[in-house]
Amino acid sequence: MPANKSELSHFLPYLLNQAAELVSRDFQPQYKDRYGMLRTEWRVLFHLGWHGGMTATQLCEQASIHKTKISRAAVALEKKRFLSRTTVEDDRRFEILTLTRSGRAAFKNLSKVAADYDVSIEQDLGKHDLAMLKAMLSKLISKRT
Amino acid sequence: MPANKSELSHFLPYLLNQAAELVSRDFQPQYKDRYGMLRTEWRVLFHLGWHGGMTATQLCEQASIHKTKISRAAVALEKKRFLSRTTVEDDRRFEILTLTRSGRAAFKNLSKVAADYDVSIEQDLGKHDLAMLKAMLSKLISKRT
DNA sequence: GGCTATCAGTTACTTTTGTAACTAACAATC
DNA sequence: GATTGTTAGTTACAAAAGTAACTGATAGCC
Repeated sequence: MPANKSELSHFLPYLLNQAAELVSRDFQPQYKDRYGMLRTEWRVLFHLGWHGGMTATQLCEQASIHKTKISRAAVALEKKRFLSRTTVEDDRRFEILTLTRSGRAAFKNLSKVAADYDVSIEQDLGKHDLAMLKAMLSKLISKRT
Repeated sequence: MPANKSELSHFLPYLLNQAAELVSRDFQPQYKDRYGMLRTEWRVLFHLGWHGGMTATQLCEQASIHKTKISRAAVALEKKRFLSRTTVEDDRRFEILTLTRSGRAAFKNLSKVAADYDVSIEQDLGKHDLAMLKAMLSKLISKRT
């Protein structure tokens, strides 16, 4: 057993993993029960909701999601009529993925739910600490992407 | 598209997911290439390394890992001779999982690697912000576990 | 003691993910 | 304008994770 048993001695990959798993499990029912979505589908929906239409490759890079996962999530979201594809005429290899009207509605709806979830976390951490945590995570993501 | 496009507007489950995936991908080679471990195996090894021997159920609760994942990770770590089981004689349903000598060696080794990884993150975030991030994650985990 | 309920842990089966090979479209070189 | 190389995205196959049913052990109750 290590000398310093404090939680603070834990390493980042370990802490991040555990926190993400914990929060994911809490949050999962929100998109799963309401829309039958998987985790990747929800992430794709959110990314497109925030940043607007883009190709699968752009999504892949920006959101750090593997391209096969995106490919499958796109098919699933298309089936749910949340997403549509437009082939770029100049280079027909590219397809722009865009949220449909109902996709945007689902995004809006889930954003509200996510905001509520954040509020529940705020109850545990306090406003300041949650803001801090989010800022640090954003910084980490932007540095490592 | 939302009014506030700043990264800071993102929700916690989303940020946490992306950050965890990013860091996991970076860190994976360390345990995979050296010891042929999976993510869950590494997490179990670390948890036992820090907190000492315990039953699968305790591990399950403390580390937020599903019991079937723990069951399978225990088998794998046992095969690698990193872990041994002792049935509790008073109640033979319980098995204490303990790291072996070589399990502790692997833990020590990987701790060093994890610490180095944390240093590389420190380069991106700065000492203060990394410490802050870890503190917030620890707090979140302890509140929600 | 025998019956039922509960708990620890594993296993069978299904779903999801990861890897690597593939198709289709374009670009570049000759 | 054919050939080779590269890029976007999909698909086939293999590995991992989730779910639910199971085994074996204990506890409680009659």
